[in-house]
Amino acid sequence: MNPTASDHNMAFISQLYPDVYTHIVPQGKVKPPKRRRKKSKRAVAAGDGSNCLFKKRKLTDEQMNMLEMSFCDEHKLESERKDKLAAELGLDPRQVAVWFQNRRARWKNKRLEDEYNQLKSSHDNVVVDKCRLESEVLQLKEQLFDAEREIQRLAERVEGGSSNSPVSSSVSVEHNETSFFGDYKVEEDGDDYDNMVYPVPENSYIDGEEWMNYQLNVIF
DNA sequence: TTGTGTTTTACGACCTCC
DNA sequence: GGAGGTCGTAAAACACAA
Repeated sequence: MNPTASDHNMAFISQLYPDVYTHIVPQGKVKPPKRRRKKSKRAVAAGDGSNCLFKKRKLTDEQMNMLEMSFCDEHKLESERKDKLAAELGLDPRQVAVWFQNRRARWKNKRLEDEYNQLKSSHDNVVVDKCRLESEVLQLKEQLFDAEREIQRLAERVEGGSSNSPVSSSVSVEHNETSFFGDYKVEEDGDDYDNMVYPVPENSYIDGEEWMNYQLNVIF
């Protein structure tokens, strides 16, 4: 086995920070890895991999805090800052770089999650709005239907009272016909009420109640 | 204690920029 | 071509229920 300069540095660091790195004393029998992967350059440099000098170890709270503070300042890591941080924390510059890479990845995931939640909540609001508007439309259709029925009832009463009165001729409702509804044919089940509306003049906006009144005015 | 899911550390492959 | 980025993933470390 031929340790690299980096490995010597790591060995030195592991003496200074024994709780950061675990020095693996070469053993006759080493627990096999759970999953196979290509040998890393470090493992290759260290020999056959089974004698790899260092075991992955969590960073200390202090190191983590310093790295977090540094990450808050700037998400990117210039080599000067990397070396400085590594020296301050007693870490390999490569470790600092990797930590920043992973931290950026976590930050990105968090940001995506936040964006997703924001979009989801605004989507939910739109769905609620849609339901509200749909129920308002239903209510208005019901009102319109009732009004039409009332009109028809009145018209029939007028016609029945005096067959030659001017009122009846102006309304011009005949039994057995649906001409009262203009060109719109209404089936018995009322399905065609969906289409039984009079167009509102172009470029004019009216709310539900105004629209209702407008429809009644057109009918009369 | 152990099985299992999650988080953290580390790396290889690939890409971009200077 | 090298430095440093992202992305995907292996594997160690850790948390926790059963």
